[in-house]
Amino acid sequence: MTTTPQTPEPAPGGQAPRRARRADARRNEQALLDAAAAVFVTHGVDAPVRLVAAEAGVGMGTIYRHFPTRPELVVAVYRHQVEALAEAGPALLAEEADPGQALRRWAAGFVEFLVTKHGLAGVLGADEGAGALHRYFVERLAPVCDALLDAAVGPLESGRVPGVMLMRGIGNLSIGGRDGTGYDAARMADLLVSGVLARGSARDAEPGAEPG
Amino acid sequence: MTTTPQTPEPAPGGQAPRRARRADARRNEQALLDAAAAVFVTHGVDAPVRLVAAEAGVGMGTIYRHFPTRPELVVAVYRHQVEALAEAGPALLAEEADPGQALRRWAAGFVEFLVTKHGLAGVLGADEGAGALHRYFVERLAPVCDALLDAAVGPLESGRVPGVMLMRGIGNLSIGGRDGTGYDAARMADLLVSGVLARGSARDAEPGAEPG
DNA sequence: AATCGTACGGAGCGCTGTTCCGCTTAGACA
DNA sequence: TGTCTAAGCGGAACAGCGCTCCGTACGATT
Repeated sequence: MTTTPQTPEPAPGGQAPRRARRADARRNEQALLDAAAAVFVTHGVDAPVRLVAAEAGVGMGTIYRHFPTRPELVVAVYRHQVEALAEAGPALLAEEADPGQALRRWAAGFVEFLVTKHGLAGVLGADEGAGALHRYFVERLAPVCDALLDAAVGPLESGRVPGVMLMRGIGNLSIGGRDGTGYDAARMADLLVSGVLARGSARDAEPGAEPG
Repeated sequence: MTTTPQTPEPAPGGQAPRRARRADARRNEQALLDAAAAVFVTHGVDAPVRLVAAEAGVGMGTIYRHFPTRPELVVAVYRHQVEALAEAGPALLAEEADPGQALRRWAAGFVEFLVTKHGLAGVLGADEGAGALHRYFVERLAPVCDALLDAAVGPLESGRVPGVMLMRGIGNLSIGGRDGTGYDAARMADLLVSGVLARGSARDAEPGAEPG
């Protein structure tokens, strides 16, 4: 469970690879990712940064140079799982006759991912300030979700809900999906998708007014 | 905006009202409630406790004797609004021909309440540990929600979603409902209700399997 | 007026994420 | 192989959080 793939090495960003990174730097980054993955499993995604540093056997300075902010560490740890989710979208669309069913299954996978990583959903739903994580999830997954929605309920122009918004909704629904209470995030997400499927394109909206 | 109704005075809990509370105690509790209401408006529900204490002109000890934990203060501040929501349930059921529409409107009111009190939704969705708030919301509102669901999609026995769960779902959907992003909590909640209405009783479930 | 215990104030504790800076050492070059 | 430099490291320190503790003040009762 300790191996965390991560992009192999290069991709130096801009254009001129100034100089190769030092060996210990690369070693520490990997140690950090492994440690974080392990700690997140036992203590949840909200585990203190210090704990991850200790587990990896490095100092605070080191962890913050490699991952300038907590969410960025989280993103790095789960990057390959997000990738799998992104690739699952087109795949489901191809293998499933009913695109609505494809969307259903993709949503279920998204929930499963968020819910098993205890606390991840909360991080996703956090306000824009969190930055990196939110942005990465959205940029990588939103187009996939939009494609599924296009196939299932029609183009964005017809008034259907945007993919980002559905993702955010599912993310929110997944918060606390596996605490003792009987709350079933997967079921709620599926009901939300049902709603989207049922009145996907803009028709009779009339959301109602507040009572009190 | 400074008046916070709250139960007038008595309701001493158990059975024997040992002794009347001291005048300054009652005065401070009210000051605290007013201060909290004001601070929550300007700084959101996540405002530091110290800020509320300062605004009320009392010390930390005082605030924590009256409201042993942060969520309990929040509950007290919004208690009358919760009450209004509870009373709105039966009222909507009576005035609306279609019970589904009644449920829709009640849900809209719930979202409106959670979203305008910035950060309240997050507190509601917090894990069981939060205690008081979660419990109060559930105990007071869940029966109302269940009644609406009974009328709209049938009895619990037929396999429909429990009221508590729908409330929790709506609560989660309301998180971050009014930050800059285009996320529309009210719309998502309405879609969720649509899903509940559409496949309310247990029929073809098959939520789908995870892709990755 | 004297008493007594309820209620008060706020310093302080333990926890968090994050920053800062002096020291270490990998690795290029001679 | 020795030297030198800057990339990289460790961890003390900071600010901000919820919450506790305890000596002190004062409202109510006699």
